[in-house]
Amino acid sequence: MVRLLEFNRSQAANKALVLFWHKGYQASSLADLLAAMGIGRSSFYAAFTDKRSLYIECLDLFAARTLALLQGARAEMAPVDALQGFFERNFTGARGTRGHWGCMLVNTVLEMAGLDEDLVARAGRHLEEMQRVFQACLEDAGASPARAAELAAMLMLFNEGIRVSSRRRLPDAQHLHAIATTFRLVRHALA
Amino acid sequence: MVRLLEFNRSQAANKALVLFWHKGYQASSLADLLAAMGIGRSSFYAAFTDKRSLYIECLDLFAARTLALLQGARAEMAPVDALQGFFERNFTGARGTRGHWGCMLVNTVLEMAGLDEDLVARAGRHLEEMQRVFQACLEDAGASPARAAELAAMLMLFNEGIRVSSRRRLPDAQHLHAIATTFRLVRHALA
DNA sequence: GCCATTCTGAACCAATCGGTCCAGAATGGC
DNA sequence: GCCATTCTGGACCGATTGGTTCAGAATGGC
Repeated sequence: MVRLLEFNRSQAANKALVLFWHKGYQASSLADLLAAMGIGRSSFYAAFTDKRSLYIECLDLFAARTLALLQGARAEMAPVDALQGFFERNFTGARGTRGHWGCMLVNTVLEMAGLDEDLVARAGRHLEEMQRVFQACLEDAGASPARAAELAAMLMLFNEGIRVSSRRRLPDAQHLHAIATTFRLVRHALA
Repeated sequence: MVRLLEFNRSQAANKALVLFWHKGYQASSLADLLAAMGIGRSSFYAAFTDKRSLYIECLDLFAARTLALLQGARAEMAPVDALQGFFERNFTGARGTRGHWGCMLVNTVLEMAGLDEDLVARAGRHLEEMQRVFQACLEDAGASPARAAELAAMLMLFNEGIRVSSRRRLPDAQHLHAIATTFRLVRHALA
């Protein structure tokens, strides 16, 4: 027989991703996950091995999508605009509360530090990949490799900071202001 | 009878603080806490009501100590040096792994977001208090209130970022470099 | 040394955790 | 319509969760 539920599987993984994203690993119980995914226990274990494996799958999925978002913007905008837009998009438009869930990679680093260093390392590698894209954008904007690397590291730190800050229920305007200030600085450093 | 274990209580709270700090709330089980504190179950509930109350006590204790550290530095150094030293001290000297536990306030915001908004708000208030001290230091250094507020917000974002970053097992030199770069910028903005 | 008070180790509790198992429903090939 | 294969609801498992209870040890006052 051909696989029946390939589509359902990825749909279920998406539901799980959303739950993991804003409740974290530990606080998302099997029961929560099953309810959100709309599947039974045995189907779950047949399709995803176990909870931790599913989390890894969701983490990688999240990273791939975030990266795709970044690369997409990079393809159609000026490099620095793409970077700034990447940060701003979480706080503008009808994105609802999604912006306030922070970044699943950052959430993972903090939740799993001291508990599961393999997960931390995996999230860390994804963050490094993002940082390399930051750097590539800055080089596109005319910065020397060394300069671009330094600014990219600064932007990653800014990213980590604003993802924490965005979970504190502060007004969006505050974050947008911080983004504007930071990018004024970045553009000045590139001029 | 006079209270017997007032000293033991605060000593036990300290042990709990350390555990909560680097393992988080959810992952610190009662059994872990009791073992770390070296007390029995009934003594625990007699002295601390319950796990969540103890966590709040530890959170407030952590905030008070961090603030005292900051104010202490402010009293004996030039204001911007005090700020810079406050960040650097986590990555220099024989502080061991403590610097890699991040900041309990930041950890709390990320772990409890979406789970216990009261705890997030409490940690947030402590962070705001820190930010006000940042601002006071910057005003001491001659910045206008508006300018100082803007820079303090930026420094808080930097703080949140570096506390995440410090849990990623990256080399200390990288953090120290980021701190140096940031404070070069701050000093430049104040000049 | 006795007693009232305070403290505590350990047994106990219901609830929940992540994970296994299997009988029976659903499915596709023929 | 029948059979082999695949899928799944729900019962079940031992372990662990945070929290309660209480008998008896430790303590201080006298």
